[in-house]
Amino acid sequence: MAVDTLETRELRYFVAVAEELHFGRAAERLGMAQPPLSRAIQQLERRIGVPLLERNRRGVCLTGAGEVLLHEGRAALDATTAAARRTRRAGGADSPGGSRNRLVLALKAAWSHELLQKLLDAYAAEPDAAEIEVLPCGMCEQEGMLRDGRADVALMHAPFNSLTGFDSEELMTEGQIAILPAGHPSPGARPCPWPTSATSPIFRSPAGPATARIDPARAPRSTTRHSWPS
Amino acid sequence: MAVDTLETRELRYFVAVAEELHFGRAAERLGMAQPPLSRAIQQLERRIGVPLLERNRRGVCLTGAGEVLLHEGRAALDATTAAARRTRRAGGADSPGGSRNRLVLALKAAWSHELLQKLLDAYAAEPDAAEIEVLPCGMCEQEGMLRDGRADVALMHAPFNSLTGFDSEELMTEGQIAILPAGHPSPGARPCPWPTSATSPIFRSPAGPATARIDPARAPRSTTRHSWPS
DNA sequence: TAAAAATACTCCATAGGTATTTTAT
DNA sequence: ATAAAATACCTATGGAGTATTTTTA
Repeated sequence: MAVDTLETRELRYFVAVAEELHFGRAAERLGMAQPPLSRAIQQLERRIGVPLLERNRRGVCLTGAGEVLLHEGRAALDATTAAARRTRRAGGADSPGGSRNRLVLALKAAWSHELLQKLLDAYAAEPDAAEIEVLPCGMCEQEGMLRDGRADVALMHAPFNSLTGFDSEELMTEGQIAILPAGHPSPGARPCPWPTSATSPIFRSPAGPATARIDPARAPRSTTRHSWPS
Repeated sequence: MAVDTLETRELRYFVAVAEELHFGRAAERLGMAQPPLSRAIQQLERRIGVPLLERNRRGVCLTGAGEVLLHEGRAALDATTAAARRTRRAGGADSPGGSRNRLVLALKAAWSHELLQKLLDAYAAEPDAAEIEVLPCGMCEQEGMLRDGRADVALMHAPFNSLTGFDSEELMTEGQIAILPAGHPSPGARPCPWPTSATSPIFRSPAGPATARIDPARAPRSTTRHSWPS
């Protein structure tokens, strides 16, 4: 096999070992025996031509190249499972009515209900609107869900979430609220310069623009025509 | 195998068929016989549970799900080969002196030499600068090179190139030059409003900000410490 | 010496090849 | 009638299991 080709299986194996830093535990996690895993990693190292792991007394640690493969391999695995999931969705698999064009919107549970309703209504009015499935999730799960294809779109808060690798559109800019202890030196109800003092305990409630992120690989599909379910 | 897992081999096969729209030619391109390719695609369709191709009299055409898999599959294949290439580079494979941290800069041949020199000098002065290999290429090849790992960084012109999926940094904003036919009604040497007229033939020479694109998956590595080769 | 990875060997699942049949125009 | 894909059948590569040995802290 060519030196710049990796099988999904090899990536899965390597990522497991790189995360566990232990062949035995990684094999257990993968539901296989340790020897074939050791062999697979050796073959991988031989084929791509660089050492990925340093074997020590207790366990294993990553080389520089190993760290690169851990990062890039995770991204590649995500892209691969995203391909499978989005293909199944586009084919209407695991969908109630077998509906063909369905977009999954990853939404953190606390999202404003009125705002969501307005957004969905506005979107539904578009001529080529797809069916939207709202998938509630924790606010730190959205990025992973977009990357591995569990979701297609998300409503997020910049600059708290990393937008790297996504198409995004700014929907709105929310005001910031400062919650101060009673008796704080700042003037009570009036707008105040930000921050008032570096030593004051300050909470920032949802701030920054709310942002819709659309997976770039998915984006072209939105040009196809679909109708909102009646 | 799980329904949301794809093997690299399956993706390669499907993309070949989807591009050729002909099993025989796809098989030839893949260096294999037609029957095993037909079988592999059938197995793929059965496992993910949706039809990808419609078989006609002369050749084949894609279903909606097939189009999704073509797009997403290409991205996944690119990510996979990028993982292999960047890992090899990080390990010092196919490198003259076996140098460990080398970044490949995809550069279109016509890039200004002085500007490049300044950029490289400035970068080399940074404490954790990597070795830069300049890889000349056509201006339409840069995106693909970043996506499949042949390159790590590129100098591009926004808004002509799509930045989707990359980290980018704006380096500079270049002025625009209008080249007009002699005797054009516009005032000769003075700045003029843009555009002067919708009917005038106008060429825009390199315009918009010059932009450095860094592959997000690669970006974390730049925090490791390296020295410029003396 | 004890825990972990590597080696030796065996087996079988499956990827791939050849020959042939079916299908649709 | 013909071009293209599907089917039938066979082979063999290599992925995975068990038992064992080597390594090193």
